[in-house]
Amino acid sequence: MGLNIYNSLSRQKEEFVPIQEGRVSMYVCGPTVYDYPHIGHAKSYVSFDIVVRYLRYLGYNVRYVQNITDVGHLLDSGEDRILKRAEREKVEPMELVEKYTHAYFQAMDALNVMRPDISPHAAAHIPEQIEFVEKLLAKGYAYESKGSVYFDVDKWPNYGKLSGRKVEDQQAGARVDVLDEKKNPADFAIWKKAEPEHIMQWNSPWSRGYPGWHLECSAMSMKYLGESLDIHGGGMENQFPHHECEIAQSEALTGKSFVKYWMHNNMVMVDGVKMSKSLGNFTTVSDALSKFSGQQIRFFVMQSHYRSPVDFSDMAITAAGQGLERLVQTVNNLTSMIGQVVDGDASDEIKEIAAKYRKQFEADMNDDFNTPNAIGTLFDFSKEINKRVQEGTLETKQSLMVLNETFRDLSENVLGLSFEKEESDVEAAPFIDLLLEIRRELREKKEWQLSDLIRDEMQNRGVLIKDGKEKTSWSVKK
RNA sequence: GGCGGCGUGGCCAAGUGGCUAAGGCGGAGGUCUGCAAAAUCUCUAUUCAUCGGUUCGAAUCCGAUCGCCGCCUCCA
Repeated sequence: MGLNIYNSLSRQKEEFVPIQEGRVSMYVCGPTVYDYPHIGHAKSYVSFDIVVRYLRYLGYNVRYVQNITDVGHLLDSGEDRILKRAEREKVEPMELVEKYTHAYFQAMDALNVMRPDISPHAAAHIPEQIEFVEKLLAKGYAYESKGSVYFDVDKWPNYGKLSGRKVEDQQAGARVDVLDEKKNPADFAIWKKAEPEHIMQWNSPWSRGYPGWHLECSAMSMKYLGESLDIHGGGMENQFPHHECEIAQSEALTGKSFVKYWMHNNMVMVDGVKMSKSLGNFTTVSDALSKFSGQQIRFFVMQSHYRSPVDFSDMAITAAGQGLERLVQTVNNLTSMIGQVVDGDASDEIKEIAAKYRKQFEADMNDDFNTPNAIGTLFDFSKEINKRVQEGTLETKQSLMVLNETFRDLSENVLGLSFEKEESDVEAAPFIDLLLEIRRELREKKEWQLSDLIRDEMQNRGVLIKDGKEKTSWSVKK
């Protein structure tokens, strides 16, 4: 069975067949960089990171584009998010953008999220967006009104196909005041005339102004990925209106299908309600990183499915971290044994075991990136390995290496976990070995008090001591 | 008002018609150990919000009820 992806457009799982064989074009809505990223962003971008990693694991040549929104994203009040925040922090808008773009990438790096191949900024693509508006006007799908340009929803009968909504069912002005310059309240801005106090503005044929928020994703995805893309991802809350508007303006422009597979990830909840900037109930990634490792947060996110909401709490992350430790231990167990066994071919039985778990893992992932199941498979695999390590039935170096490579390929390359030791740990290794040698002599003399003191103090410093039958080994606890 | 989703053990979480309802955390006990830790083994849901229905067979499909959540032009 090949890869199946749940397509929001058809509301069912579909077999994944890229437009062009062997290649995948993928676009994910990136953050509006006006504040620090929070755990909600972590879930979203970790989820899509896994999509990219798995597609690459399957051998696809993936081009992954994720935008940085630095203009045009308005608040209910009509103010630009970036401008408002810049005013508050008393910095230039672009200074603010720079600061939070850095913070975003820093957080994503800590979570081991791969950088997109292209991270285009909306403000750096104003000419492309103006051209987009011009073409829509020429085709009659948009109209100018008082210096702004709106997409004419009435001209586009498919409007609502993604979100399953009908324009007439919506409560106009439910949240935002209706502008009388629009023909239909559902029409959305693709170019906005700037108020004088709005600093971020550009010349256009209609007014000095700025592009509508929905436009950037269409313009930039087309520029870098072509008129039709394989996968477009984003948060569920963006399905309507953002993605609906993207489809409308893009397909109106090209007359072609814009996106083959729409993927939407669910929200992070706190005590049953959505974690969001506006509710103020968010934990930033850097706050979380002061208590937990990036890997632990990542593991927590992957333990639920990307289309399910997940409730965030310290307890839940701690529990996830405990589970993760078992996988880390498994790799430690394997690597510490490699030096102790003889050279020789891997047994067929071991090769079969490795192949069996790899196959199961792939089956899990093929089912719409079911990471909770894939992790379950890793735990089963881990148990099987630990059992054999303990029984001492892994007799050759190559047997160990087959298991080690398979286990690490799946957990590191696909799930993005990392079992590499920190550089500082490697530097400390000779000293740790020295301490253990001293402790060994103390234990031989049965000086338990002193040997236990060494063990406890090392543990307090994050080094875990394990006394085996033959020898003592250690690992770093994160 | 419209559209969509969810409710599975003490906690988290897979499973969407058919072997004994994955897995993790937590808990109990055993093995190993000088004692620990780690690992490992065993146990920890006759039952899937409730009530009906369809079916040889339902956590899974249908209907109703209760509870919760998201979106309806701000948010990943």
